[in-house]
Amino acid sequence: MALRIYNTLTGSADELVPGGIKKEKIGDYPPVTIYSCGPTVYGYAHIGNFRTFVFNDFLRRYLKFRGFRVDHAMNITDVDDKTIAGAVTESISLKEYTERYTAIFQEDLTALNIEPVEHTPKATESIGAMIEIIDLLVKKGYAYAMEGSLYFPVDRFKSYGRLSRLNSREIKSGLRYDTDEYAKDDVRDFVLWKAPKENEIYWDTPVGKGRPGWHIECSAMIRKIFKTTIDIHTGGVDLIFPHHENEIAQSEAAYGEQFVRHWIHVEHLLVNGSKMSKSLGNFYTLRDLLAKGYSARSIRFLLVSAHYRKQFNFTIDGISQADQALERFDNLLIRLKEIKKEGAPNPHVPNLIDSIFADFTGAVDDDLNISRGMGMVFEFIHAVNTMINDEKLTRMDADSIMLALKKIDAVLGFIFSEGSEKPGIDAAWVESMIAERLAARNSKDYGRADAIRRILLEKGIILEDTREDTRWKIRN
RNA sequence: GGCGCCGUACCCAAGUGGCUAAGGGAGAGGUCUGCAAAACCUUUAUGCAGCGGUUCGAAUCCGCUCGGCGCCUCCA
Repeated sequence: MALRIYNTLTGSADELVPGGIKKEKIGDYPPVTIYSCGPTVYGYAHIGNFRTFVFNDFLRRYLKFRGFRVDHAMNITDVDDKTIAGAVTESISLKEYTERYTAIFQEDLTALNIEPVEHTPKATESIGAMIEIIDLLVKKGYAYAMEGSLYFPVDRFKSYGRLSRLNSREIKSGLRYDTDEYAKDDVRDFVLWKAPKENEIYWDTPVGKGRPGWHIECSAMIRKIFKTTIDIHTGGVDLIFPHHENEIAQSEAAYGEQFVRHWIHVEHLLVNGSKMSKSLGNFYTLRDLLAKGYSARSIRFLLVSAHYRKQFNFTIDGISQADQALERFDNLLIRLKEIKKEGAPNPHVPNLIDSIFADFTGAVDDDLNISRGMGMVFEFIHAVNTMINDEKLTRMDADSIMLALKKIDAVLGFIFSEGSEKPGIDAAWVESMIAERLAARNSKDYGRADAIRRILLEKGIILEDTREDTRWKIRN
């Protein structure tokens, strides 16, 4: 079975064929080249932004799970109107400003268990690559100057609008564009290189003094890193037009070859039924939520679990539900670790493991249907729990199930939580309390036993008695 | 105004032509247990926004209606 993913360019779920030439085995393919539109580092990214970044991470992890190699780039936009304005507001240099928010962004990615990608180019460090493409566009007649800026003439690029399916840009009713107000020949034309403004950062280059237009950055970086047609380009749906449309126009006009084979767009995160965005002010940052006591792990679970092509309404209640669901994993892992039974492995376990891999892969191969895939994982958990109840698992079985879960978690990234030992809790003290409680129970002093349970609960520690002994865990 | 998406149980969410409509959360009953928890078992949509139509057969295809959202402008 092949991995199929919806391609915005073709409007259908296309098989992923890295390099564009079909091979017999996945291992024969060249690395999948992926470019993801990264953040503009002004202020804190919100979790709507992180939905896309978590998706990118899930995608690359799944590709690796399926045996592909990946070569993935994500840019950092560190010069544009917003970053310039932000630096002015905070009265610091642009570099200082963008470095601050880039560092914060990286911390958030780490908190969400997002893997580092192979390349993270910054706009300000890629000016040379931008000049190269702009120069080519000028030479080929795909650029015109006006008031010191360079623009791309959209009408010269015949397939413009193919990605967004906006053949001739429709004008919103009741809103008329006065073309005289635009310093361009056509309202659709976009800027490649912006003329310097008073007191603003600029670069003195062969194509003139100024700074990059928004779209040129991605085209230039893709060329610089990957040299030729890339396999996958990802981003939020709001980038389809005009950003990605313009990237295609520039790159294909300049280099005369296909820019990207497979366009993947992630739908919006909604809050109270409307798009979460900075301009609307209806957003949560990761830090807001962590400060309220929700875990990054639960947020990752929530963001991963929603299918990427569906708008997803973000709610606090949703995080709580995710929290509860994660406890099923935690409890299963605790139970698996406790299995001590020696002896030959249960012959049914390998079949069970084979089928979870087959079911999971079958589901996710279908346009990354992770919701169904996770349903399969929960069914697996259920089956394993039942076998534990019936004492049908040996130590070896438990280890092989644990290994299978680790492989699946290489994709999901939330089953095994790191740092389960929370700081501020003295394990030895907990153990001594448990011992005291055991003594109280043995002498049938249940009042004392229950008091100890309450004392620990106040510290967020939950006691659970099993047949052999008492285990403890930290309340989420 | 143009283009597109969505409406499945108390909540979240798969399923897009054919056995009894996945899965998670929450609730109820049960097993186990000094208590509690965990886990397991049972249970909660003759029903898939509404109305028509196509079909032997539709949540799934077509039409209309209602409701919600997105893009067309910086935006993940």
